[in-house]
Formats: sequence, C-alpha cells, structure tokens
Amino acid sequence: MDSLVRTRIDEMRDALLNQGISITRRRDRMLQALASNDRHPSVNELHAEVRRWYPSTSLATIYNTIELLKDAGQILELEFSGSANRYDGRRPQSHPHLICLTCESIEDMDVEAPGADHLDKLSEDTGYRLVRQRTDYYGVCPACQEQTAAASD
Amino acid sequence: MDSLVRTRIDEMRDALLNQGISITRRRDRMLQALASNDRHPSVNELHAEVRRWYPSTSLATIYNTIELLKDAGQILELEFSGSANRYDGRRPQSHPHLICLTCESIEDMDVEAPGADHLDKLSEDTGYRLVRQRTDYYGVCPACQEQTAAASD
DNA sequence: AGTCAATTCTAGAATCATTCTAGACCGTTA
DNA sequence: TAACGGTCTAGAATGATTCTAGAATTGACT
Repeated sequence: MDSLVRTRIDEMRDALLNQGISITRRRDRMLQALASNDRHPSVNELHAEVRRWYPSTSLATIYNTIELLKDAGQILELEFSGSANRYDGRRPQSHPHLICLTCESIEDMDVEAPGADHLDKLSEDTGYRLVRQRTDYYGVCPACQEQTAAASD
Repeated sequence: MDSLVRTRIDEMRDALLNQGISITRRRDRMLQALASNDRHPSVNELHAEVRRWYPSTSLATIYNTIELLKDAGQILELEFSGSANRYDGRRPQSHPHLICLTCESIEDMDVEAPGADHLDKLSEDTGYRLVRQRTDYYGVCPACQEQTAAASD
C-alpha cells in the first residue's frame, strides 16, 4: 500500500481517537476506502467497499461514520441536490474540484487551497465568521469530450 | 418598482420568448418574484409568492418554470443536499455567495465574478470544457453572531 | 470464562425535495 | 364552435438522508 495512504489513514485514526471515538473494524475499513480512493466516492460506494469485508454492514453505519469524520474535520463533503453526496477523505481542507456534468466524475484541481488566512481576511471584510469554502468548476471532462466526438462520426 | 428590477424582468422575458416560450401569468409572477427578491428564495418561497396571485398554482409549475429559466441561462441554482435548493434570478452569472450556517441566509458577495476568460483559461489548462463555476463561503453571519453573543449573557 | 454497562450496529420506517405521469384546462386559430 | 398544442394540477413515485428501537459487540472488571 502507498505510504501516503497509510499516513493518511493514521491521521484519521488519530483524529478520531483524540475525540474519544474508537476505531471499530468497519470504521477502519471505511478509513482505508476513503484514503485509497481518489474518485470522491459516494455513500453507496463506501458501503459496497466496507461490505466486501463485513457484509452485514448497514447504510446507517456509513452515514454515522461520515458524521464522525466530519465532526473531526477529516473529510470533505461535496453536496449535490440531485444525486448522492461525494466525499474526499484524502484532502479534508477546502480545495477546488473539477466536476464532469456528463459522467459525474470529480477530480481534485491541482491548485493549492487558499490558506486559512484568506478566510480570515474575508471574515474581516464581510463581518461573517467564515469557516470553510467551496469552489467547483463544472464542465465536460476530456474523456467525455472524446466520447461525444467519436459518437458524432 | 425599482427600475433595475423592471429591467431584469424584461431580460428574463426576452430570453424566454427567444426560445419560443410563452410568458403565462404564473410565469410572469415568478419572474417578478425572482427579480425583486435578493434573498435567494427556495422553491417553496416562490410557490408561496405565485400563489398569492394564483392560489391554484401547483409546485410542479414552479419546478417546471425553474427548468425553463435554467435552460435559458436566466437563473443560478444553488444546490444543497440537506435542504431545498435556492435560486438567484438577479445575477444569473456565476458569482460567489456568503452562506450562514445558522440561519441559512445567502448573500451575494460584493466581488465581480471571474469573467468568462477565466473559465476559458482554466479549460485550456485542465482539458475540461468548463461552463460554469460555483464558489461559496460558509460561516456565521453578523446577525447570528450577535444572537449567540446575547444568548450567552 | 462470566457479568455488566456503554457503545456500536442493523433493519426498517419516516422525512423531504424533486421528478414523473395522466389527465384536465386554456388560448389560439381555423 | 371545434380542434390543437401547450400549460397546469394533483398525486404518485423516487431516492438520498435521518431517525428509532432494539440487537449485537466490546472492553473493563471480577
């Protein structure tokens, strides 16, 4: 296993333990699924993954664990109204994403997130006490562009 | 009525007419509601507003009209997974918002939107064909900060 | 190993925004 | 007035998420 993945899992474990939350086997599997998947999985995908090891796992457990991870600041939740939320467990800090309107893929954008001082400055300017940010770019990914180009031949 | 509001309504009317969509009485009311409300109303609020004039109006009509406006590029949809979507009919171009986590208010941020050339440049850099952007800042608005300060006295 | 209390987990019901569907209605034109 | 096409309504269907009550598991202590 990639050592970055391992490090990330340890970070998440520690964060949960620090809040007095125990690492059960299902939770541990979920951490692994989150740390090793860069496609921003949905709850259903996480459920499927954990079930490969513990087939009796219910959806509620996945939702519960996500809640724990959110509270611990260890997961980034990308909300969508029409379809299921997607989760980024590899980079829990706010950072921009590229979202394909055709295949619903989500990719991290290769830009460093605007640091916490940016939020601090905006908080001063606006009077809000800002805690996080979300930036998404919507379009059609290269793969889907090829598909439609090929289809129109 | 504010002349800016009037202008905006005319813009929306024209955009719909250009697509061969007729302006029915309900639709016209909805345009007015959208143009004159800067609080980013939800479907339910729009429904309530249109109902003040046409009490038999059903929710489906509101959803349908929103679909028409989206297709005509005349409305900005802000999606939320936990609660109802919110709509900005005054500035249909992508622009950043301030969102209060306590009272769910949504405010336009007083920053010019990053122009279309920005999307073009990013499209080149990423290989995506980008069409829109979303940026939101989440925090606690000044009014809600006062509330909690007062409550802790 | 056995007991107990606390935590975690499951299954299924409940909720709620949104979408779908079938038919009723309305306005326009012939 | 009759017929047509678009618009609208009411209610059912869908699907993600949350809630709830009870069952299972865990860990500490004997």
